[in-house]
Amino acid sequence: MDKLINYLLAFGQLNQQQIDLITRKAQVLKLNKGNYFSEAGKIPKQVAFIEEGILRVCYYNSEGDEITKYFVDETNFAVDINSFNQKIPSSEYVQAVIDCTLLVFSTESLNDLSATIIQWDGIINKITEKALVEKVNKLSPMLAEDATTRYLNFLEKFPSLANRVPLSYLASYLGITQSSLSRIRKSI
Amino acid sequence: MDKLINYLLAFGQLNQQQIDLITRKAQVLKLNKGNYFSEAGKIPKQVAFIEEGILRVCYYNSEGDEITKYFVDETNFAVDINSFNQKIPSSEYVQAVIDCTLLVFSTESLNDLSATIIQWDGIINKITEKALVEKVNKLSPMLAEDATTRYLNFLEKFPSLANRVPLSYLASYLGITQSSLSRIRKSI
DNA sequence: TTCATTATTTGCCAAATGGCAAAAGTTTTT
DNA sequence: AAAAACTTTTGCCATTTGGCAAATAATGAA
Repeated sequence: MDKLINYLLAFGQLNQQQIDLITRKAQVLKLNKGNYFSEAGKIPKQVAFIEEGILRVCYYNSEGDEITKYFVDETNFAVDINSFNQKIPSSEYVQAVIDCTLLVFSTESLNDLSATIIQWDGIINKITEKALVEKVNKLSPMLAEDATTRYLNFLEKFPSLANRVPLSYLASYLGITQSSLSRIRKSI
Repeated sequence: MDKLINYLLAFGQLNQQQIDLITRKAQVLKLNKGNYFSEAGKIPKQVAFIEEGILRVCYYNSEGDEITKYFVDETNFAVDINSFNQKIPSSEYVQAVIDCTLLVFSTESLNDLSATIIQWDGIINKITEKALVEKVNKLSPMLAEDATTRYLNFLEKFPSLANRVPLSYLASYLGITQSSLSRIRKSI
Protein backbone atom coordinates (compact mmCIF):
# COMPACT_ATOMS: atom_id res chain seq x y z
CA MET A 1 0.00 0.00 0.00
CA ASP A 2 2.96 2.29 0.54
CA LYS A 3 3.59 2.54 -3.16
CA LEU A 4 0.13 3.92 -3.70
CA ILE A 5 0.31 6.43 -0.87
CA ASN A 6 3.71 7.69 -1.88
CA TYR A 7 2.52 8.00 -5.43
CA LEU A 8 -0.50 10.04 -4.39
CA LEU A 9 1.57 12.22 -2.10
CA ALA A 10 3.68 13.24 -5.07
CA PHE A 11 0.59 14.96 -6.47
CA GLY A 12 -0.79 16.60 -3.33
CA GLN A 13 -0.76 16.65 0.42
CA LEU A 14 -2.78 14.20 2.50
CA ASN A 15 -3.06 13.91 6.25
CA GLN A 16 -2.96 10.63 8.12
CA GLN A 17 -6.70 10.40 8.45
CA GLN A 18 -7.12 10.81 4.72
CA ILE A 19 -4.44 8.25 4.05
CA ASP A 20 -6.19 5.79 6.31
CA LEU A 21 -9.44 6.32 4.47
CA ILE A 22 -7.81 5.74 1.11
CA THR A 23 -6.17 2.62 2.45
CA ARG A 24 -9.50 1.31 3.65
CA LYS A 25 -11.14 1.89 0.31
CA ALA A 26 -8.47 0.06 -1.67
CA GLN A 27 -8.93 -3.64 -2.28
CA VAL A 28 -6.03 -5.91 -3.06
CA LEU A 29 -6.56 -7.98 -6.19
CA LYS A 30 -4.16 -10.62 -7.45
CA LEU A 31 -4.59 -11.00 -11.18
CA ASN A 32 -2.77 -13.83 -12.89
CA LYS A 33 -1.02 -13.56 -16.20
CA GLY A 34 -3.47 -13.55 -19.05
CA ASN A 35 -6.51 -12.69 -16.97
CA TYR A 36 -8.56 -9.62 -17.62
CA PHE A 37 -9.05 -6.72 -15.29
CA SER A 38 -11.77 -5.31 -17.52
CA GLU A 39 -13.27 -6.27 -20.83
CA ALA A 40 -14.59 -4.66 -23.96
CA GLY A 41 -18.33 -4.37 -24.03
CA LYS A 42 -18.64 -3.88 -20.30
CA ILE A 43 -18.86 -0.64 -18.36
CA PRO A 44 -15.71 -0.42 -16.25
CA LYS A 45 -16.60 -0.29 -12.57
CA GLN A 46 -13.11 -0.24 -11.11
CA VAL A 47 -9.80 1.50 -11.36
CA ALA A 48 -6.57 -0.39 -10.80
CA PHE A 49 -3.36 0.83 -9.26
CA ILE A 50 -0.59 -1.56 -10.21
CA GLU A 51 1.45 -2.44 -7.16
CA GLU A 52 3.31 -5.24 -8.89
CA GLY A 53 3.23 -6.42 -12.46
CA ILE A 54 2.30 -5.11 -15.86
CA LEU A 55 -1.03 -4.68 -17.61
CA ARG A 56 -1.73 -4.00 -21.22
CA VAL A 57 -4.66 -2.27 -22.86
CA CYS A 58 -5.77 -3.80 -26.15
CA TYR A 59 -8.61 -3.78 -28.61
CA TYR A 60 -9.68 -5.24 -31.93
CA ASN A 61 -9.41 -3.00 -34.93
CA SER A 62 -11.74 -2.98 -37.92
CA GLU A 63 -9.75 -5.75 -39.59
CA GLY A 64 -10.21 -7.92 -36.54
CA ASP A 65 -6.60 -7.74 -35.51
CA GLU A 66 -5.88 -7.51 -31.83
CA ILE A 67 -3.88 -4.35 -31.16
CA THR A 68 -1.98 -3.62 -27.97
CA LYS A 69 -2.60 0.07 -27.37
CA TYR A 70 -0.12 0.43 -24.53
CA PHE A 71 1.45 -1.25 -21.55
CA VAL A 72 1.07 0.05 -18.01
CA ASP A 73 3.61 -0.85 -15.40
CA GLU A 74 4.10 -0.71 -11.69
CA THR A 75 3.09 2.38 -9.77
CA ASN A 76 0.56 3.52 -12.29
CA PHE A 77 -3.18 3.53 -12.59
CA ALA A 78 -4.95 1.65 -15.34
CA VAL A 79 -8.49 2.08 -16.57
CA ASP A 80 -10.32 2.89 -19.76
CA ILE A 81 -10.84 6.37 -18.47
CA ASN A 82 -13.21 7.45 -21.14
CA SER A 83 -15.63 4.59 -20.59
CA PHE A 84 -15.21 4.76 -16.85
CA ASN A 85 -16.10 8.42 -16.61
CA GLN A 86 -18.89 8.37 -19.11
CA LYS A 87 -20.21 5.04 -17.85
CA ILE A 88 -20.33 3.62 -21.33
CA PRO A 89 -19.21 0.16 -22.44
CA SER A 90 -15.50 -0.04 -22.98
CA SER A 91 -13.99 -0.83 -26.34
CA GLU A 92 -10.83 -2.14 -24.75
CA TYR A 93 -9.56 -5.01 -22.70
CA VAL A 94 -7.22 -4.51 -19.77
CA GLN A 95 -5.22 -7.67 -19.27
CA ALA A 96 -2.45 -8.89 -16.98
CA VAL A 97 0.70 -9.41 -19.00
CA ILE A 98 2.39 -11.05 -16.02
CA ASP A 99 1.06 -11.90 -12.58
CA CYS A 100 -0.08 -8.69 -10.97
CA THR A 101 -0.94 -7.31 -7.58
CA LEU A 102 -3.45 -4.56 -7.99
CA LEU A 103 -5.08 -2.12 -5.63
CA VAL A 104 -8.61 -1.72 -6.85
CA PHE A 105 -11.00 1.15 -6.27
CA SER A 106 -14.67 0.80 -7.10
CA THR A 107 -16.73 3.63 -8.53
CA GLU A 108 -18.42 4.02 -5.14
CA SER A 109 -15.16 4.17 -3.25
CA LEU A 110 -13.88 6.80 -5.59
CA ASN A 111 -17.05 8.81 -5.13
CA ASP A 112 -16.63 8.58 -1.39
CA LEU A 113 -13.03 9.65 -1.58
CA SER A 114 -13.95 12.52 -3.85
CA ALA A 115 -16.67 13.65 -1.47
CA THR A 116 -14.56 13.27 1.66
CA ILE A 117 -11.10 14.35 0.68
CA ILE A 118 -11.09 17.88 -0.57
CA GLN A 119 -7.85 17.48 -2.52
CA TRP A 120 -8.87 14.19 -4.11
CA ASP A 121 -10.22 15.45 -7.42
CA GLY A 122 -7.23 17.71 -7.88
CA ILE A 123 -4.81 14.87 -7.27
CA ILE A 124 -6.66 12.50 -9.58
CA ASN A 125 -6.84 15.09 -12.31
CA LYS A 126 -3.13 15.72 -12.15
CA ILE A 127 -2.43 12.01 -12.31
CA THR A 128 -4.80 11.51 -15.20
CA GLU A 129 -3.38 14.39 -17.15
CA LYS A 130 0.18 13.30 -16.60
CA ALA A 131 -0.56 9.74 -17.68
CA LEU A 132 -2.29 10.86 -20.85
CA VAL A 133 0.38 13.38 -21.76
CA GLU A 134 2.98 10.65 -21.36
CA LYS A 135 1.08 8.38 -23.68
CA VAL A 136 0.85 11.03 -26.36
CA ASN A 137 4.52 11.86 -26.00
CA LYS A 138 5.41 8.22 -26.27
CA LEU A 139 3.28 7.47 -29.31
CA SER A 140 3.99 10.55 -31.35
CA PRO A 141 7.68 9.96 -32.04
CA MET A 142 7.11 6.28 -32.70
CA LEU A 143 5.56 7.14 -36.04
CA ALA A 144 8.83 8.56 -37.24
CA GLU A 145 10.97 5.73 -35.90
CA ASP A 146 11.74 2.52 -37.70
CA ALA A 147 10.69 -0.81 -36.25
CA THR A 148 14.08 -1.62 -34.76
CA THR A 149 14.26 1.68 -32.92
CA ARG A 150 10.76 1.20 -31.58
CA TYR A 151 11.72 -2.22 -30.31
CA LEU A 152 14.90 -0.96 -28.69
CA ASN A 153 12.97 1.78 -26.96
CA PHE A 154 10.52 -0.78 -25.70
CA LEU A 155 13.39 -2.85 -24.39
CA GLU A 156 14.62 0.13 -22.45
CA LYS A 157 11.27 0.80 -20.86
CA PHE A 158 10.35 -2.83 -20.17
CA PRO A 159 13.63 -4.75 -20.16
CA SER A 160 12.18 -7.67 -18.29
CA LEU A 161 9.24 -8.09 -20.57
CA ALA A 162 10.51 -8.52 -24.07
CA ASN A 163 11.02 -12.25 -23.85
CA ARG A 164 8.24 -13.12 -21.49
CA VAL A 165 5.38 -11.68 -23.47
CA PRO A 166 3.76 -13.24 -26.52
CA LEU A 167 5.21 -11.83 -29.69
CA SER A 168 1.77 -10.77 -30.78
CA TYR A 169 1.32 -8.38 -27.85
CA LEU A 170 4.55 -6.67 -28.60
CA ALA A 171 4.36 -6.67 -32.37
CA SER A 172 0.93 -5.08 -32.44
CA TYR A 173 2.09 -2.45 -29.97
CA LEU A 174 5.07 -1.65 -32.15
CA GLY A 175 2.94 -1.60 -35.27
CA ILE A 176 4.75 -4.44 -37.03
CA THR A 177 4.08 -8.09 -37.80
CA GLN A 178 5.20 -10.93 -35.60
CA SER A 179 7.64 -12.21 -38.15
CA SER A 180 9.21 -8.80 -38.57
CA LEU A 181 9.63 -8.55 -34.84
CA SER A 182 11.14 -11.99 -34.75
CA ARG A 183 13.67 -10.97 -37.39
CA ILE A 184 14.47 -7.75 -35.59
CA ARG A 185 15.16 -9.68 -32.43
CA LYS A 186 17.44 -12.00 -34.31
CA SER A 187 19.38 -9.14 -35.80
CA ILE A 188 20.23 -7.73 -32.38
CA MET B 1 -17.35 34.17 -28.72
CA ASP B 2 -20.46 32.01 -29.04
CA LYS B 3 -18.42 29.05 -30.18
CA LEU B 4 -16.42 29.14 -26.98
CA ILE B 5 -19.42 29.49 -24.71
CA ASN B 6 -21.34 26.72 -26.40
CA TYR B 7 -18.28 24.54 -26.21
CA LEU B 8 -17.90 25.16 -22.49
CA LEU B 9 -21.60 24.60 -21.86
CA ALA B 10 -21.26 21.13 -23.29
CA PHE B 11 -19.03 20.29 -20.32
CA GLY B 12 -20.96 21.96 -17.50
CA GLN B 13 -23.57 24.52 -16.62
CA LEU B 14 -22.80 28.22 -16.44
CA ASN B 15 -25.09 31.11 -15.57
CA GLN B 16 -25.17 34.38 -17.46
CA GLN B 17 -22.99 36.16 -14.96
CA GLN B 18 -20.32 33.50 -15.28
CA ILE B 19 -20.55 33.58 -19.05
CA ASP B 20 -20.06 37.32 -19.00
CA LEU B 21 -17.00 36.97 -16.84
CA ILE B 22 -15.48 34.39 -19.15
CA THR B 23 -16.23 36.61 -22.10
CA ARG B 24 -14.48 39.52 -20.46
CA LYS B 25 -11.38 37.47 -19.72
CA ALA B 26 -10.99 36.22 -23.27
CA GLN B 27 -8.88 38.25 -25.64
CA VAL B 28 -9.27 38.00 -29.38
CA LEU B 29 -6.02 37.33 -31.18
CA LYS B 30 -5.62 37.15 -34.93
CA LEU B 31 -2.67 34.99 -35.79
CA ASN B 32 -1.55 34.84 -39.37
CA LYS B 33 -0.45 31.73 -41.18
CA GLY B 34 3.02 30.69 -40.17
CA ASN B 35 3.15 32.76 -37.00
CA TYR B 36 3.70 31.20 -33.62
CA PHE B 37 1.28 31.21 -30.74
CA SER B 38 3.96 29.85 -28.44
CA GLU B 39 7.52 28.73 -28.84
CA ALA B 40 9.86 26.07 -27.56
CA GLY B 41 12.11 27.29 -24.79
CA LYS B 42 9.56 29.68 -23.38
CA ILE B 43 7.13 29.10 -20.56
CA PRO B 44 3.65 29.23 -22.07
CA LYS B 45 1.63 32.02 -20.51
CA GLN B 46 -1.55 31.68 -22.52
CA VAL B 47 -4.09 29.16 -23.64
CA ALA B 48 -5.76 29.49 -27.02
CA PHE B 49 -9.26 28.57 -28.02
CA ILE B 50 -9.42 28.31 -31.79
CA GLU B 51 -12.44 30.18 -33.08
CA GLU B 52 -11.32 30.00 -36.70
CA GLY B 53 -8.38 28.28 -38.31
CA ILE B 54 -5.97 25.49 -37.56
CA LEU B 55 -2.88 25.31 -35.38
CA ARG B 56 -0.21 22.67 -35.30
CA VAL B 57 2.05 21.59 -32.48
CA CYS B 58 5.56 20.68 -33.53
CA TYR B 59 9.01 20.06 -32.16
CA TYR B 60 12.51 19.09 -33.22
CA ASN B 61 13.55 15.53 -32.55
CA SER B 62 17.02 14.35 -31.65
CA GLU B 63 18.00 14.15 -35.32
CA GLY B 64 17.02 17.76 -35.76
CA ASP B 65 14.00 16.96 -37.88
CA GLU B 66 10.95 19.09 -37.35
CA ILE B 67 8.05 16.85 -36.37
CA THR B 68 4.41 17.86 -36.43
CA LYS B 69 2.96 16.26 -33.32
CA TYR B 70 -0.66 17.04 -34.11
CA PHE B 71 -3.02 19.53 -35.65
CA VAL B 72 -5.71 21.31 -33.65
CA ASP B 73 -8.72 22.69 -35.41
CA GLU B 74 -11.64 24.97 -34.78
CA THR B 75 -13.53 24.78 -31.51
CA ASN B 76 -10.65 23.32 -29.57
CA PHE B 77 -8.13 24.53 -27.07
CA ALA B 78 -4.43 24.47 -27.80
CA VAL B 79 -1.56 24.72 -25.35
CA ASP B 80 1.45 22.72 -24.29
CA ILE B 81 -0.47 21.64 -21.25
CA ASN B 82 2.44 20.05 -19.50
CA SER B 83 4.66 23.12 -19.68
CA PHE B 84 1.77 25.43 -18.98
CA ASN B 85 0.76 23.69 -15.77
CA GLN B 86 4.23 23.07 -14.50
CA LYS B 87 5.44 26.48 -15.59
CA ILE B 88 8.46 25.00 -17.30
CA PRO B 89 9.83 25.94 -20.71
CA SER B 90 7.98 24.27 -23.53
CA SER B 91 9.66 21.87 -25.90
CA GLU B 92 7.11 22.56 -28.59
CA TYR B 93 6.02 25.24 -30.96
CA VAL B 94 2.37 26.08 -31.53
CA GLN B 95 2.01 27.59 -34.97
CA ALA B 96 -0.82 28.86 -37.15
CA VAL B 97 -1.18 26.59 -40.15
CA ILE B 98 -3.65 29.00 -41.73
CA ASP B 99 -4.85 32.39 -40.61
CA CYS B 100 -6.48 31.96 -37.22
CA THR B 101 -8.80 33.80 -34.91
CA LEU B 102 -8.02 32.78 -31.36
CA LEU B 103 -9.56 33.53 -28.01
CA VAL B 104 -6.69 33.80 -25.62
CA PHE B 105 -6.69 33.34 -21.87
CA SER B 106 -3.74 34.39 -19.78
CA THR B 107 -2.56 32.44 -16.75
CA GLU B 108 -3.96 35.18 -14.52
CA SER B 109 -7.34 35.15 -16.23
CA LEU B 110 -7.54 31.43 -15.83
CA ASN B 111 -6.65 31.73 -12.16
CA ASP B 112 -9.39 34.30 -11.73
CA LEU B 113 -11.91 32.13 -13.49
CA SER B 114 -10.87 29.16 -11.43
CA ALA B 115 -11.26 31.14 -8.23
CA THR B 116 -14.56 32.72 -9.18
CA ILE B 117 -16.45 30.06 -11.07
CA ILE B 118 -16.95 27.03 -8.92
CA GLN B 119 -17.47 24.67 -11.88
CA TRP B 120 -14.48 26.01 -13.81
CA ASP B 121 -11.87 23.47 -12.81
CA GLY B 122 -14.25 20.61 -13.41
CA ILE B 123 -15.10 21.85 -16.88
CA ILE B 124 -11.48 22.43 -17.80
CA ASN B 125 -10.48 19.02 -16.53
CA LYS B 126 -13.13 17.33 -18.59
CA ILE B 127 -12.03 19.24 -21.66
CA THR B 128 -8.38 18.44 -21.07
CA GLU B 129 -9.03 14.79 -20.51
CA LYS B 130 -11.20 14.48 -23.58
CA ALA B 131 -8.65 16.22 -25.77
CA LEU B 132 -5.83 13.99 -24.55
CA VAL B 133 -7.82 10.79 -24.87
CA GLU B 134 -8.67 11.76 -28.43
CA LYS B 135 -5.02 12.29 -29.24
CA VAL B 136 -4.05 8.89 -27.88
CA ASN B 137 -6.90 7.23 -29.75
CA LYS B 138 -5.86 8.96 -32.93
CA LEU B 139 -2.17 8.13 -32.70
CA SER B 140 -2.38 4.56 -31.53
CA PRO B 141 -3.99 3.04 -34.64
CA MET B 142 -1.77 5.07 -36.94
CA LEU B 143 1.15 2.82 -36.07
CA ALA B 144 -0.61 -0.14 -37.62
CA GLU B 145 -1.77 1.70 -40.72
CA ASP B 146 0.21 2.15 -43.88
CA ALA B 147 1.16 5.59 -45.10
CA THR B 148 -1.65 5.83 -47.65
CA THR B 149 -4.28 5.00 -45.06
CA ARG B 150 -2.86 7.56 -42.69
CA TYR B 151 -3.01 10.17 -45.41
CA LEU B 152 -6.57 9.29 -46.34
CA ASN B 153 -7.62 9.55 -42.72
CA PHE B 154 -5.97 12.92 -42.50
CA LEU B 155 -7.85 14.00 -45.60
CA GLU B 156 -11.09 13.04 -43.95
CA LYS B 157 -10.38 14.98 -40.81
CA PHE B 158 -8.86 18.04 -42.49
CA PRO B 159 -10.17 17.98 -46.06
CA SER B 160 -9.44 21.63 -46.63
CA LEU B 161 -5.88 21.43 -45.45
CA ALA B 162 -4.11 18.81 -47.46
CA ASN B 163 -3.15 21.08 -50.30
CA ARG B 164 -2.74 24.31 -48.42
CA VAL B 165 -0.15 23.13 -45.97
CA PRO B 166 3.55 22.63 -46.65
CA LEU B 167 4.28 19.01 -47.42
CA SER B 168 6.75 18.92 -44.60
CA TYR B 169 4.12 19.64 -41.95
CA LEU B 170 1.96 16.83 -43.16
CA ALA B 171 4.66 14.30 -43.91
CA SER B 172 6.22 14.60 -40.47
CA TYR B 173 2.81 14.22 -38.87
CA LEU B 174 2.16 11.08 -40.89
CA GLY B 175 5.60 9.73 -40.14
CA ILE B 176 6.78 9.58 -43.74
CA THR B 177 9.11 11.55 -45.98
CA GLN B 178 8.01 14.39 -48.17
CA SER B 179 8.73 12.48 -51.31
CA SER B 180 6.73 9.50 -50.16
CA LEU B 181 3.80 11.76 -49.41
CA SER B 182 4.15 13.37 -52.79
CA ARG B 183 3.99 9.95 -54.43
CA ILE B 184 1.02 8.90 -52.33
CA ARG B 185 -0.82 12.01 -53.40
CA LYS B 186 -0.08 11.28 -57.00
CA SER B 187 -1.35 7.73 -56.71
CA ILE B 188 -4.76 8.86 -55.49
C1' DT C 1 6.66 -39.18 -21.30
C1' DT C 2 4.14 -38.44 -25.40
C1' DC C 3 0.87 -36.13 -28.10
C1' DA C 4 -1.46 -32.08 -29.28
C1' DT C 5 -1.57 -27.29 -29.35
C1' DT C 6 0.33 -22.91 -29.65
C1' DA C 7 4.08 -19.72 -30.38
C1' DT C 8 8.18 -18.45 -32.83
C1' DT C 9 11.44 -18.54 -36.45
C1' DT C 10 12.69 -18.84 -41.15
C1' DG C 11 12.73 -18.81 -46.39
C1' DC C 12 11.19 -16.78 -50.37
C1' DC C 13 9.59 -13.15 -52.77
C1' DA C 14 6.49 -8.88 -53.23
C1' DA C 15 5.24 -4.37 -51.79
C1' DA C 16 6.09 -0.14 -49.34
C1' DT C 17 9.01 3.41 -48.08
C1' DG C 18 13.42 5.90 -47.92
C1' DG C 19 17.68 8.48 -49.63
C1' DC C 20 19.56 11.39 -52.71
C1' DA C 21 19.78 14.52 -56.32
C1' DA C 22 17.92 16.67 -60.27
C1' DA C 23 13.97 18.70 -62.52
C1' DA C 24 9.80 21.21 -62.44
C1' DG C 25 6.78 24.25 -60.29
C1' DT C 26 5.59 28.25 -56.97
C1' DT C 27 6.27 32.19 -54.43
C1' DT C 28 8.76 36.15 -53.06
C1' DT C 29 11.95 39.74 -53.74
C1' DT C 30 14.19 43.14 -56.27
C1' DA D 1 9.52 41.02 -65.54
C1' DA D 2 13.54 38.69 -64.01
C1' DA D 3 16.06 36.61 -60.48
C1' DA D 4 16.35 34.25 -56.29
C1' DA D 5 14.56 31.30 -52.88
C1' DC D 6 11.73 27.80 -51.69
C1' DT D 7 8.54 23.81 -52.40
C1' DT D 8 7.06 19.79 -54.72
C1' DT D 9 7.65 16.13 -57.92
C1' DT D 10 10.25 12.59 -60.04
C1' DG D 11 13.83 8.95 -61.26
C1' DC D 12 16.76 5.52 -59.71
C1' DC D 13 17.94 2.22 -56.67
C1' DA D 14 18.60 0.50 -51.71
C1' DT D 15 16.45 -0.86 -47.55
C1' DT D 16 12.70 -2.06 -44.72
C1' DT D 17 8.71 -4.45 -43.84
C1' DG D 18 4.97 -7.60 -45.13
C1' DG D 19 2.56 -11.97 -46.69
C1' DC D 20 2.37 -16.63 -46.72
C1' DA D 21 3.62 -21.15 -45.62
C1' DA D 22 6.63 -24.47 -43.75
C1' DA D 23 9.80 -25.75 -40.17
C1' DT D 24 11.12 -25.49 -35.28
C1' DA D 25 10.55 -24.76 -30.72
C1' DA D 26 8.01 -24.32 -26.57
C1' DT D 27 4.06 -25.25 -23.69
C1' DG D 28 0.39 -27.67 -21.80
C1' DA D 29 -2.64 -31.69 -21.44
C1' DA D 30 -3.43 -36.57 -21.24
